[in-house]
Amino acid sequence: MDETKTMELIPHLKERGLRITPQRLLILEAIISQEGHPTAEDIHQYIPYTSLTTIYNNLKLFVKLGILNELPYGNGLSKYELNHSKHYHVICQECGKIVDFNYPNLKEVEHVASELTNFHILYHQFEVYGICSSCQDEES
Amino acid sequence: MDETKTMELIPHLKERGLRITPQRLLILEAIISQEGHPTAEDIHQYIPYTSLTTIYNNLKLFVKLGILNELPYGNGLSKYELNHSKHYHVICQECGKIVDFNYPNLKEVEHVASELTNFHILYHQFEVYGICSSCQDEES
DNA sequence: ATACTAAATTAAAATCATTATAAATAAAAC
DNA sequence: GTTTTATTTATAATGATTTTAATTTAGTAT
Repeated sequence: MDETKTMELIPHLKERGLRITPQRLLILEAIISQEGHPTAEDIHQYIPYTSLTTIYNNLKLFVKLGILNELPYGNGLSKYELNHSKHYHVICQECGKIVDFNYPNLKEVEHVASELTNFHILYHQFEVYGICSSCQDEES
Repeated sequence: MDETKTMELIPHLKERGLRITPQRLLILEAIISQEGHPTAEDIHQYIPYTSLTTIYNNLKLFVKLGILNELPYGNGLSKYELNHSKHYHVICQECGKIVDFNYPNLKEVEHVASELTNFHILYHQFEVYGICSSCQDEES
């Protein structure tokens, strides 16, 4: 099942003349099977025989290709997710956990921003910050 | 004029038993007079006789006190702004410049997020990414 | 199948923003 | 003015990420 998803991504790589290496497949599988928003280090723990350098190189590459999104929020380290359908994020202030939630697209705000600032708008991000339920429980 | 704003912030410090040091006043003045979203390094260029360590210490402190907001977007370094009235940000993909714009508060989304994720919500951020007008001009 | 070549991987060192440490200084209270 | 304790500072440490340069390998051509 996870392998299916990984295989779907291969054409994206081939289209751009990139080589299909075991490491690239492992990195994609790692992100898919963790189902969350892993850091480079998380991925490395999952596939320890692939060097951290390679993981960083390919994460950067996949972001540039549009396969992944980079989420630079939180404690000065990035998390990564598949660039699937639009959604937003809730981030826990305590533990840094990121949870997805759906909400109608806020592209109206993009139009206003464009008019007010003369930027050529590409996309937006929306993050809600709070305390997740497990961290709420831990408060005495 | 800038000094007036700085002076308004002094009671915030005194209330919490913090000392009014020349360095703290300089840091606040630097942020106010740059009128933008300076990095720690920007501030240090502006007041080079205050050590970078002190600047980092106080930025962190001011964020904890609620006087400043930290904006961790962009190329792995933080920018800072006065925590004034609510607004949103447009960020240039090319040069990293941040520009403010106003839009009605999106707190409706917070309610939805809370219901869907069981987080205790504290606040939200919204950023629009694009290309600023100067960077648009530079494209041939 | 085999050899070739450019692309990819890797270990090691470098970089950059930020934080910790510990000694020197100075703000505020007496 | 003296004292106390917070603050500043230089220095070193940290941790995530990037660079470098040598080795390996995917994909193509033979």
